[in-house]
Amino acid sequence: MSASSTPKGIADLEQADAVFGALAHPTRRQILLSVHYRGSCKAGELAQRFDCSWPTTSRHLATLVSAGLLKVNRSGRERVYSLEADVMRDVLKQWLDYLE
Amino acid sequence: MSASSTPKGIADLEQADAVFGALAHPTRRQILLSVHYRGSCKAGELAQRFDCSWPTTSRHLATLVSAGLLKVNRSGRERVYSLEADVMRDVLKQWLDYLE
DNA sequence: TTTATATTTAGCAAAATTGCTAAATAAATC
DNA sequence: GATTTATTTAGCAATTTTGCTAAATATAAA
Repeated sequence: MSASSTPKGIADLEQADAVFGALAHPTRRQILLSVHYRGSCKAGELAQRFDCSWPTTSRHLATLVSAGLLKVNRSGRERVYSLEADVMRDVLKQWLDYLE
Repeated sequence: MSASSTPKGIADLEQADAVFGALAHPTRRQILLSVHYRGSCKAGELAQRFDCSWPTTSRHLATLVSAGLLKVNRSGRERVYSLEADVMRDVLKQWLDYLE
């Protein structure tokens, strides 16, 4: 609202951009389903489950977090990822609403 | 179902891939909204509305058609694009269902 | 049948994405 | 404190995507 903050319309566009960009990769969609199905997942569990290298999975995770689709909690040396379902729901529902 | 056709599960994955891939670009999302808002659009109307070159817009249109999100009808030398809302609705709704 | 119009296709350069290995970080264990 | 374990970050090559201009195609108009 203030002069220095991003206006809401722009913020929405940027969020849509981040979310749809994140959803564009099949491995990232699989990660989301995997995390959702289990409630939460450690990075290592995910890295094992997918056939790309651990660093590659790690970057997919970072993309998903940065899009607001996953959140991460550190627990000792492990990182536990869980779904931010609301963000995805909001963006997809808004898009569906456009089509009504 | 037959040995030579693509099994349904795989077809769904490929459709999700095409649709989410198509939705990943902001210009393509704008095109979809533009077409939806007007009911249908000639290629030239769209090419004028966006700030990229006509051939670039044309390729975005081809991507959207190939993902099943737009359909095209030729009318003389013009091509008229309109929305295939069902495909998008199906894919997005299925994705939302996964999150319930 | 020549010319103008609407649109796509070809072909290429620039940018972004993906995926890898190797190195770094940071917490746990010995 | 040294070492192992969990994970990310760095850096680079391969691939894909995007966007451009120029050329091709196909219909309409003159």
